[in-house]
Amino acid sequence: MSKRDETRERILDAALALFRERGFDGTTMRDVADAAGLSAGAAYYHFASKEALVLAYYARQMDEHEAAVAATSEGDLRARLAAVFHTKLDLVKGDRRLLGALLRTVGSPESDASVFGPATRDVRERSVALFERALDESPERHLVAVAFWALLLGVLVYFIHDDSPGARRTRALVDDALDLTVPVASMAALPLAAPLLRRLGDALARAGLVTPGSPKPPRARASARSRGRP
Amino acid sequence: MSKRDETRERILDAALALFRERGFDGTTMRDVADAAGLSAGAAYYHFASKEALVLAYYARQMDEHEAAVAATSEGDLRARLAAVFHTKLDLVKGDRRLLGALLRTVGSPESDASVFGPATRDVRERSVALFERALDESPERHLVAVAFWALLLGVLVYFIHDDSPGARRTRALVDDALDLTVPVASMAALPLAAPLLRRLGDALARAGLVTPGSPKPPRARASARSRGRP
DNA sequence: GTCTATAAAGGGATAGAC
DNA sequence: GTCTATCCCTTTATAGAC
Repeated sequence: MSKRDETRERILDAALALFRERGFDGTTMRDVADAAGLSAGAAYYHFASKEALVLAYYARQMDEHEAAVAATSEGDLRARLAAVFHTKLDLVKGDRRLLGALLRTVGSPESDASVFGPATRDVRERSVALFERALDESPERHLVAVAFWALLLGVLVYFIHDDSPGARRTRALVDDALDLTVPVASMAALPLAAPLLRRLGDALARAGLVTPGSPKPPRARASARSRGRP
Repeated sequence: MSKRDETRERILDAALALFRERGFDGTTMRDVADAAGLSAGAAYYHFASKEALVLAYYARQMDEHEAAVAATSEGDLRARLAAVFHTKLDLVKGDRRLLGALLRTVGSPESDASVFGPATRDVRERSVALFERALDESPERHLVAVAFWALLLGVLVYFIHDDSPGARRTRALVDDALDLTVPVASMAALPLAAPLLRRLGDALARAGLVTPGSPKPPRARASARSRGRP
């Protein structure tokens, strides 16, 4: 590992520890720099802004989420989807305020420190891919995966505001949501659903929310993609 | 109108004009105060924070949205729902960056300057009520209204990131979404849907996202309400 | 009680030296 | 790559005027 990466990690580790301890707003860049053993200016050399630290957290989370899901025993569709949701909640358990800081970046589309910005497209696609894998051979995999990914986003927003002990409410919400949606997702196989799905797919493709016209997307990420809407 | 309110309006008007012109971050409280003809400290006497100005914009928007919807000719269900969506988009047309600033507050649950916080519950309920009115005598009005309200939130997030001329994409998204959802909402009348709706209602009530067990809510707002989750 | 001006603290971000 | 010094901003504290 290069010295550059070592320093970056040291700063990020220090930052996340402090964010968890005192919250995002309660932590200054000077605090972070001190804890990492360098000056504020040096920290800014490695991270363009305080929010960039949160985006780095986001990317690191993705690595850990993939690992956690991979370590999961397979089970049926419902179990596989539940695993994606609950491993994510396990990972963010103590990070409500950190997630809140991440969510703020949604409101700054033009900044490159945005969760929905081009800089983090890869992370978003990896998240959708986790659901695609859980959906396995389901019809309209990609479409349904995007829907579940959107559901995960909603769940995380709920989680940020959830102060019940152990985020019990959020856990219950996930289970309820799966009870209601997994049967619907399974019905996507019925021939009756085909025209509706096609219309839904067309609409989402028009909106740029889904990569258009790929009924069975290949393993490789980011093939032909024309538009940059998140 | 008291002098207090006059000053508040003067500050808010100046702030919104500047936010629209230079963006939220590009505008300082000194700029706002100068434009309103007073000092920065004085502006803080009236608005606790810069974000409080955006929340005031939020509340004002709600007034205008109600008026705009009321001025709409009735039409069928689909037309009435479309009116709620499109009048909102008309209102926020030039305010993408302002909306972005508003969205940021979602990430700070503990602050009272949060769109999902207790301070703005009234505004949220009025927004849901607009949909309830459009749904008129539909079964499970409240439940379906909350769903459409959530859809509106999603549309607004999309709008913030939509740089197509005249937000054409967002308009198209709304129409597509209505084409797909209105028939589903109508099916709520079928007896077949009853058990599913009951389960959905229970789940949302458990999550505190819906006021539990009121099949035909009265005209008046905010009756018995036990839990404060947004 | 309502409002305003002034001053200063404290933090994010940058410039330029080393 | 890292540091120091510095700018500009939000926000708070204070002191008083209408």
